[in-house]
Amino acid sequence: MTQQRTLIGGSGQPPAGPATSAGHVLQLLRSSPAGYSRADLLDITGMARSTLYERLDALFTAGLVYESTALRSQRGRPPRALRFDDRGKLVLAIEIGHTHASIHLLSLGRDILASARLPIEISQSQEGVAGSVIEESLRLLDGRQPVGAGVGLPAPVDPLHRLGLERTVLAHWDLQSLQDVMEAKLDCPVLLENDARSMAVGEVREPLESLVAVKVSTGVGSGIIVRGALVRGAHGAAGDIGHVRIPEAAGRRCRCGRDGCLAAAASGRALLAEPELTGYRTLRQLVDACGSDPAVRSAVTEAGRVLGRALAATVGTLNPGRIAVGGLVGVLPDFLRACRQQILEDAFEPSLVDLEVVSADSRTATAVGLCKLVEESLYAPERVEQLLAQRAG
Amino acid sequence: MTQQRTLIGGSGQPPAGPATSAGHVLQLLRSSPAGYSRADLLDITGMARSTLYERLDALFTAGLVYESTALRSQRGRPPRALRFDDRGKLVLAIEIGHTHASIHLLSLGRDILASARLPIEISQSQEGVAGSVIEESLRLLDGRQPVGAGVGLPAPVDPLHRLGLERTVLAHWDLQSLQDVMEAKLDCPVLLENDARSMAVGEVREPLESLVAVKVSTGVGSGIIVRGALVRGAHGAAGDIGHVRIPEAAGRRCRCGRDGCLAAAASGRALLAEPELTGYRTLRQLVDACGSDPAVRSAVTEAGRVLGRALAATVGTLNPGRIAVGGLVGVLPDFLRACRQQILEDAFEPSLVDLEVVSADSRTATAVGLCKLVEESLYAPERVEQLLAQRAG
DNA sequence: GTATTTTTGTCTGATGATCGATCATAATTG
DNA sequence: CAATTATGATCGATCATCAGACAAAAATAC
Repeated sequence: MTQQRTLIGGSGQPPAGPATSAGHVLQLLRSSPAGYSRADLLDITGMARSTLYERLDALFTAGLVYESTALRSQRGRPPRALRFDDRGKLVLAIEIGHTHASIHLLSLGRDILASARLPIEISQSQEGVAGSVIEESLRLLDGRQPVGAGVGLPAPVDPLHRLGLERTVLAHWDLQSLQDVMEAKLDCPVLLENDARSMAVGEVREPLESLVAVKVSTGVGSGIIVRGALVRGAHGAAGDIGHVRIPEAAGRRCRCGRDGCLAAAASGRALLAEPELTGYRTLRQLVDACGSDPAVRSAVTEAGRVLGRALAATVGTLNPGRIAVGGLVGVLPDFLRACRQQILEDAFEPSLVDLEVVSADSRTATAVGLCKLVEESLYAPERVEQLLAQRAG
Repeated sequence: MTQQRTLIGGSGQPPAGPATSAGHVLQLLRSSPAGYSRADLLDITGMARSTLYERLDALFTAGLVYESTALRSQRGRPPRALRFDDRGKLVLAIEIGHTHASIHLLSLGRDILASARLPIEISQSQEGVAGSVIEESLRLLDGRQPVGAGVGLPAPVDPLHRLGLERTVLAHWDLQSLQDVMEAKLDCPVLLENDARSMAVGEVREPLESLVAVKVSTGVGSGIIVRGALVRGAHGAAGDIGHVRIPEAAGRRCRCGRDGCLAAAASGRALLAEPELTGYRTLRQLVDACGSDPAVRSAVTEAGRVLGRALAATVGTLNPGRIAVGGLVGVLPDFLRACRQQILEDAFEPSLVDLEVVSADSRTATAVGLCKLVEESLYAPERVEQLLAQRAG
């Protein structure tokens, strides 16, 4: 009767199971950049030698795994590292901002191979923006074919593309057609995701960690990771904190048409609209002047405080282990410092235990996140299983 | 090359797999109160007849499944329903509030068989409170033995009991010892969880839904469900919105010792502290007077508005499909109405799509949630598998 | 009543994945 | 050289699962 006492509440998901399929072996290899030797895999998975070798055969012939250089060893025959074959596999990460689009060509290993940046105007037609982004992407690719592409957008992205975007920056864009066009022109699967959410994925370091990533550039957005999984919300609008109402923004008009949004007080757009800072035409100029112009510095600090106050509520609500602040404005040391300080001041102690408030790896986090999302989608165990089954059949 | 285009971002968890084990069969049966016939199970799982029957044999002999009355049928031999054997299995759900403890004795089918309510003072010693709660529980049990017990506490609960409770209502309680004592005295596994989180679990209707449940009685707390899974946070403090700083509470002292907490403006404690409402000694009295005393009504409405303003931020952040408001104060129609209205006014449109703001099934939700948590923990597939393996070996 | 239909009960052998072990070979350290 | 460790290529044994076959049970339709 009194056999097993441990009751740690469920309401979670089961821990994967035996994990003995080829897809799972690949997942293991993908998780370690250094790779594993065959002996390692036997140890870790506990599979029989013959079984493992069968899996590896399939993965080898499918070109998903390769044998890299030998590993170190104390004595005896040196083990040979098996690695996920990401060689030559390219991913396109396209980050669409309000005034610029960044395009990165990455290896699946997340190395950035080439980059481009082009001015756009998000309020213009979808066709125009998509056209120039695709054109530039093809130039970067220079004839090479990517395995997939990820697009980060500064608006809520419903995985099923059913969410209306009326009040957002992408009013009257149609995400389904955007995806279709890009898939056709780039000739590879395309994944659309919110930019801040992509950044959050890029910031994840440990498999089950919980973190919130905030991106402050022209607008404000966030991405939420709970136990390693991206939170998208009932309609893909999770993390859209830019339009949370805050008292500091009372009376300030937001570009969404309402009053009092966070983005109306703590965003690049808000900074540019400050009466004392009318001299700055672009956000880049303003940001660059943060070290030299005290007015900028003070405005940035105040914006950081405002964001911190809002994030304190998020901390209380979600109790993340880390908050990563990124974006053109977000990475400014003055901004981050003020933000961190305000969070520590406003949030309740239990939720502050071990909380880190750090700068996001801003220039690359979004691209890396998109790359991860594409990889996860392309090489998820079930999908690998399907792929191998197709080859076999 | 252009085989499979669909890329809907991952960063989630794999969909369970083949689900052919005895544990999974039981999970299926648990999910349907009416049960399934053997033919149903063959259809649903796609297992071979012999395999399924083997699983069922094991489950029968372990007393986990029983054959209930025959089901309807159009023609032919009527199928016999197989059901999870929850008959006679009792769960104790103990809800510890600030001034009262509610104890419910439930069947695993979530029927409430007996209830008790006793006054306690949470600020008193853990031993005293635990003692009287245990005493009353044993009286309710009347010699019967429960399969498990769940305890809902008005403070953050770290699954590993490592979180300090210094600033909370349970300052100087020690959850590990509480769990140990209760397991010993009640002679069954005991699970501790935050009360609002338990309520949230009780409010879940569909497997993958996302919802936020808010409990407003003496204090304020919330529970967050994302895609069917409870969010506990990095240290078990998720959902603790009572101490989020809000402008409306500026200058108001919270019982946590700080200024400006949500709980200092929109909670039962805050209402009782209102200068105009000093005539009410207990929250119950105040709540009962909401229909008759305009002063109470206006204060309650204002509190609802304040909570709504705070919840609008939560809605923007998490984009839940539903918000359930419960607790002694939360269920007041005036409160809920004001809260809903304020959410609709403050939150951004994309996050409001299809959002429901409803009253929680307050009297039972927490108990039902605790019951669910205990059941999920006791009869999770892996645990069932272990149990059967033990019996066999 | 009889025919039909559907579910259930109890077999059976076929299949195939996985295991566990053996034996041989390779490549390094000391 | 010996010792050690990793790898390669087998083999049959085992076991879980599948895919049926066949019969009995229990209802409805005629």
